[in-house]
Amino acid sequence: MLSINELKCIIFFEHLDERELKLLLSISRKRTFSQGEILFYEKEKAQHLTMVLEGVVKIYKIDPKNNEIVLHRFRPKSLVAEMAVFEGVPYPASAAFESDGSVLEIDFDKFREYFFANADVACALFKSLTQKIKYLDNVIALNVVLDSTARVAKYICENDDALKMKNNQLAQYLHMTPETLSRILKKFTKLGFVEKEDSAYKIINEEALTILFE
Amino acid sequence: MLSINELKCIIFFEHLDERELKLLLSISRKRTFSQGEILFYEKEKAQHLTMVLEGVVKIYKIDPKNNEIVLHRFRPKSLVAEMAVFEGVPYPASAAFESDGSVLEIDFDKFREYFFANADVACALFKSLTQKIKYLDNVIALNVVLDSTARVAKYICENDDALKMKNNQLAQYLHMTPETLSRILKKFTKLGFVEKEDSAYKIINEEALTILFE
DNA sequence: TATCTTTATTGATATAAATCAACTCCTCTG
DNA sequence: CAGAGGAGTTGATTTATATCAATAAAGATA
Repeated sequence: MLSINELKCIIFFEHLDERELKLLLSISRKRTFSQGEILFYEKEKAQHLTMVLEGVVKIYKIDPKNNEIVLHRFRPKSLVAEMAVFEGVPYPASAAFESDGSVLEIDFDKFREYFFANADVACALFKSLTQKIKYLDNVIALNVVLDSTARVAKYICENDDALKMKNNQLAQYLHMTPETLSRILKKFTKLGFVEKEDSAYKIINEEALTILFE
Repeated sequence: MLSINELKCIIFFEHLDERELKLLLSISRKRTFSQGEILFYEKEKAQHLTMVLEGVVKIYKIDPKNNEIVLHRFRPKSLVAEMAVFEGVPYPASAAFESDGSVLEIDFDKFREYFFANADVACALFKSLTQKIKYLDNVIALNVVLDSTARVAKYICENDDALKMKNNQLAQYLHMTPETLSRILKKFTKLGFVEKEDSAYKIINEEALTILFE
């Protein structure tokens, strides 16, 4: 069971008073998940307002060749798929836990009734929605606009942890095959943009890489 | 100059009273554009909350080969790129008028100050933001997830006007070359999914087409 | 340390779609 | 009605990336 004190630490609810937190708790329920478990499937009806409390949730679509296209990974204290709940439409993508974790499921109709008039809550919801627009825009900027080479360049420049991942995993994040990624990194090495240092690549010419995707 | 009566017809503002409409008018300004004119460029700083009043505005990105990738076309009474204004980030895409038209530019800081507490306005903003998430999701579903054949199938099933357009234009909408589109339509004809009837294609087996993208 | 297993690299080939080029068919204009 | 120009079609070629297959390197296990 979730305590009021835990709720209080969540930025979404930081402005709620004791009474409101109790109310919120009464319309919510915590559910735990193991790694790999599905939170919801694409096209399912959206049931509750859902917030990740612990663990990492990946949001993904499946293409006709059965490739997973990951749109985003959510970390704790994020609302997930509130769009589908607000609009009463089916989930546009699936969600699965990449680690053990838990979510808070909030009864949306009651939440709307009790909390929508609260300006702070409204503001937090705006923030959450605009954040999601940014994530989706980023998916488009990466996957629709750029080719594989530019995609790698952009991703390794903008994500410090990219080159710390296993090649395999990075390839999946970038929506390309490990072979393609390997070839592109080899090309970047030849061009002197990156360097291999005890089995991990390192950027040594960020400006050059930047030119590739801008 | 825009009149209060015109403002009143806009769904966003339908719940505002006379005094509020006057206030809104005092922090806004109407600007007219000719076909082809740019409303804003990608990476420009977002200045005002912008609403299309007349005409069609296309939102697009340019890929490295100089292809235009149109993310959405906005018709009158829609807010454009409010995410960028809310977040104070540069526009994530460019916007241009596809016809003559006009926009209402609203001073965002004042708008926030005066109108954010209004529940009806907040609700309309939610609606507008979730709408945008849907548009972007659709771009991803079409362009990242599906290949050309499935893309054509989906688009002609879901957009009645698709087959009324010039082939050339449809190809641009679908982000592929006219040659590719022509070949795909020929394939659909051979399969008996569509038919050419005095120089325009017509769907005759929608179920079969649906299978291609689901 | 030797061996097993997973991950990464490399090369060869296949595939989807773009590009280039030629041709056909409308449609409009004078 | 002729013919000019644009739009659509078709074929040949190129390009980017996936796929398949073989090998190499790295890490794990005994």
